[in-house]
Amino acid sequence: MKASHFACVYHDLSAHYGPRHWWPADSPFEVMVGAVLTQNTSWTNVERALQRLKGLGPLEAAYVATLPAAVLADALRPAGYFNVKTARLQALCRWVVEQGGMEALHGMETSSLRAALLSVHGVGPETADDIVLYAFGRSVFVIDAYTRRLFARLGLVRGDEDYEDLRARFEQALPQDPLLYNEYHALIVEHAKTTCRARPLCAGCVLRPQCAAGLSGIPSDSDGR
DNA sequence: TACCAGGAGAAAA
DNA sequence: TTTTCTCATGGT
Repeated sequence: MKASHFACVYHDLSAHYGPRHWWPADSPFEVMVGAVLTQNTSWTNVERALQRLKGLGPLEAAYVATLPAAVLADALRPAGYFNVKTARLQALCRWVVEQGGMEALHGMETSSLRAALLSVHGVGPETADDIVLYAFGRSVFVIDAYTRRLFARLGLVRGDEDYEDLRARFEQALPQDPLLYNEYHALIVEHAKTTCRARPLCAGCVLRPQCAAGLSGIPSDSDGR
């Protein structure tokens, strides 16, 4: 796979949707909470849970860590899997407190931060990378179901690759730029959410012959299901 | 009514 | 080591 494929898809998505300014959160800690709550869940349900959680008190790790499980679970109910997510969010909050708070985490080197996050109960590769990229602004590319689906339909990946393998392929093909990774992933998510199909690939794109053969642009997220 | 959605951990094979 | 199961709400 050529690096130009990745750049081309990015430019086309960017030209079509414009800047996304992601992730929707008021603080790095809110990004962390959202990353856990959005596991296998649509964002609209996560927003409801976040509002209920904010209604309980300050959205800070030290505070959320003190909430009784039953209270936390009730707040998280709209996001689904509320018992599972209660345990995961509690584990994450306690870990943040143990590390010395968000300021201490900001001082950690990227690979150490990522490895530490992965050691927290309920934080897998995608959740860790959401946090590392969107809460801490580090250049780590997030591989989610949307990314696999879109790039598999473009024929650029199989889609069933190991998470770390796929992440390495994106990071090797793109400049190490957290703002680019932020925008790119946000654009992929936006593309997945929209029903618009008018997405011609840019002039000179190496994918154009493939597009002419049937793709006629970046495939809709709902294509092929 | 049935199916699906931005995952992760535990249990089973 | 790999595969399967479980967790749960809300939208279509």
